Amino acid sequence: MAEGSYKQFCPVAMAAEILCTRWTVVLLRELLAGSTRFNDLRRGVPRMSPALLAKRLRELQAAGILERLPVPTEPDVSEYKLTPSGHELRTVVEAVGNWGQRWVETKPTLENLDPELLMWDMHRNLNTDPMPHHRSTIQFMYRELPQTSSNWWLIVEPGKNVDLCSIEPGFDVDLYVSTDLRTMTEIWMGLNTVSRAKREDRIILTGSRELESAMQSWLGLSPFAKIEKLVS
Amino acid sequence: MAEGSYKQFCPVAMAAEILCTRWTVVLLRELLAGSTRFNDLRRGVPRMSPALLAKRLRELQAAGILERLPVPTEPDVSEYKLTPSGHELRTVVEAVGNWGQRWVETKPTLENLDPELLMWDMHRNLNTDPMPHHRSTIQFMYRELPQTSSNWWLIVEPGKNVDLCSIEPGFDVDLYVSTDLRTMTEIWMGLNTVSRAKREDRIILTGSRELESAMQSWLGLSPFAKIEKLVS
DNA sequence: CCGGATCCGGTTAGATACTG
DNA sequence: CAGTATCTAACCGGATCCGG
Repeated sequence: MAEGSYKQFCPVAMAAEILCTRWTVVLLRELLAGSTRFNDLRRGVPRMSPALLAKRLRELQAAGILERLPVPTEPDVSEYKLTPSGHELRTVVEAVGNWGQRWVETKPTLENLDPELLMWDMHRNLNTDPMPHHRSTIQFMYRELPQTSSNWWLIVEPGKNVDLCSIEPGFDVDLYVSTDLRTMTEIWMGLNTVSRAKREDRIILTGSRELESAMQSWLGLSPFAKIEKLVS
Repeated sequence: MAEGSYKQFCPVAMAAEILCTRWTVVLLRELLAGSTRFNDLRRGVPRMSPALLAKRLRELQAAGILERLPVPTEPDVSEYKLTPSGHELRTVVEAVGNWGQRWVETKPTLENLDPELLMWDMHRNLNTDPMPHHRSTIQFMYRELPQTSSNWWLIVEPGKNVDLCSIEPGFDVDLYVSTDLRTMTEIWMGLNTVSRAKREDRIILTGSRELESAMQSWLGLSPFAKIEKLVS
């Protein structure tokens, strides 16, 4: 830890030595969102190399921010869990995200579209309360994308975790969502709404009327969607 | 900006691209504390190379966080001033500092003692209200340090900025503070108090009784001194 | 499949010196 | 005062490979 030190006793500097290295805050966001296993974390930070991910996880353990716990029932599997100190970093990550939503321009943001990341976030934040009390399957179709990444399925069973598939799950589809990745990302980020996108024919919903009319409410948005944007 | 991108539309990632590079948060702390000129900023981040400082200042301008304004009355002098977007980063820097004060161990922190940084912070946060209504000169003596950095003077004139000198200013000294750098830093950080250090003979005050008895109140502490520490 | 380790080329940062 | 220039060391990205 003597390496890379700012050599300042100020708490901002001491914390920044740990937190403000490449990928660390993005990784913490993924841990705070609930991912615990190495390959789940990789899905949340897909452009981070596994070597650097492993290094950061070791550093965060050394800093007392997370613990590595072997899973007794599954050999060779470990879970990375935040300590109390790590959970308190939520205030830091939220402050960073709130500022980003308010002040980072949308144009560069929307140059970083990624269907897997979007679907991964959506499946985690989906709100099952306003949905039917039986299993629902929703198919998303991003028709401008190559076949390998254009079709996604969310399988929602009340009381269970939402499942995300990128290959046909075999169930009947209750609602088809046909749109483009940019529009869906804008809605997720709170920069657009389902109803406005429908009016402008940027999104087409086919199937269950019940699921269609409630989409804006069961679609969990980004945790920062409610923050007012102050720049273009 | 395409370089070094995390390629994530998430506001946390977009903001982290700008904020979570080396020295940036520490530099923002210094800007938020009020420094505006290149060499004042250097005093607040003394271990940062001027080349990197200049580069970061350019990046922060490009991100809309600060503006460079030439001073009309003084040629060849510019001031770096935070924009509204930059001022809102106070929440981020405070969140980082609060977490650091609570969760970073004191031992590594107190290995980064620096008399110039401490005096620079103290002179900026000093509270003149409980001081006499005439000019006061206070001499700090860190006797374990080499001569070049052991003696410091604060010159306080009501209604004016506090001056910091590292060479004898020529005024009569109203209060002598004889201590060691670690003790003074602990007091500044809220880990110790003037009265406890006096009882333990780690600080000796000589001169004006009025200045001596009010020291804990005119001595402005670190903005994070009030945050409860949760680790050793 | 899960959880990494290894290697190599490119980028970034630190140290010091220097300039208008 | 306000920065550049230059050289070296550390860090990072991307690909591949490995052991259970």
